[in-house]
Amino acid sequence: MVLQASGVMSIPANMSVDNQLPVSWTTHYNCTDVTSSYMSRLWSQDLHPQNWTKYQVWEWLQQTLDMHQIDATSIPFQNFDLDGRQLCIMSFQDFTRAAGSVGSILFQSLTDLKWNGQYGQTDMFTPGDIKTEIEKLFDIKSSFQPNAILSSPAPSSPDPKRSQVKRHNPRGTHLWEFIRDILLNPERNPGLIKWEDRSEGVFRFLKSEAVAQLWGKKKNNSSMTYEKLSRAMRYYYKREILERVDGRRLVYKFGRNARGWRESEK
DNA sequence: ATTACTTTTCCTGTTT
DNA sequence: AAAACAGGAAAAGTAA
Repeated sequence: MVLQASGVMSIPANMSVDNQLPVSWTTHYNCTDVTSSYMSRLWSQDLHPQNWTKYQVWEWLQQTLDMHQIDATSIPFQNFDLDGRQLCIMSFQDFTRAAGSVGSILFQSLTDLKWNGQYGQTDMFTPGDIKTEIEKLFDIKSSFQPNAILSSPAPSSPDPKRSQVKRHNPRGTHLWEFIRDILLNPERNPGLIKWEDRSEGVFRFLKSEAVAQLWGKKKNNSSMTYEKLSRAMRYYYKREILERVDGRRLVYKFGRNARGWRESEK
């Protein structure tokens, strides 16, 4: 199942051992004419975005966001789990789909790099524009199919007006949420966990090992046990997701930082 | 090949 | 004695 290090796109050996690669796009400040021409020759070959590894794409992302003072958490990085070849066949629209309004900045950055080997030639993002772009971040809608980019480089837009999902955390299966959701679905809870005090958020494991198995199933880990699950539960005390209930075995209580378990806020 | 954060694994000791 | 509880440590995952 491990696809790591598959030679889908082979990288020249001299590239992987070259220690100056990571800062290639920052070296332009102190290039002399001689090195400049040398660099441009290098650029057209080894350093062209087309030949970036996934890690180099990752670095470019960090650099570019940082350069524009954009919070890295604003965009879904998983949409850029790509190597240079894949990155370079993305259209402007693909960037927009993958990173919302930040996509245009990234697209511009990449375009500059592809044509000039550095930034600044066609700087359409003045400070004023940057501010505008950052402001736009607040109403970014982010719901994409992670595979969409890979499978269709420049598809006709299936949804021109993007989505309306605003929560940046659509996932959310932490252990305590998993436990909570079992409690909240009595019909699908075959006596695994039971409310001890519904309004106080106190509950008790009835079949501790069965719950552990179910948790393991969700995490694709068949060796999960209550012993290990409970260790994770104990870590929640410090974070006040759970409160301690001592003296009563298999009994826990939701804390101030646990959300969505009350009848009212459900 | 990064960081922050959460969970898993293992372990030693204590309590019920 | 058996099952839980307690946490320390560190490895392993995971998302951004």
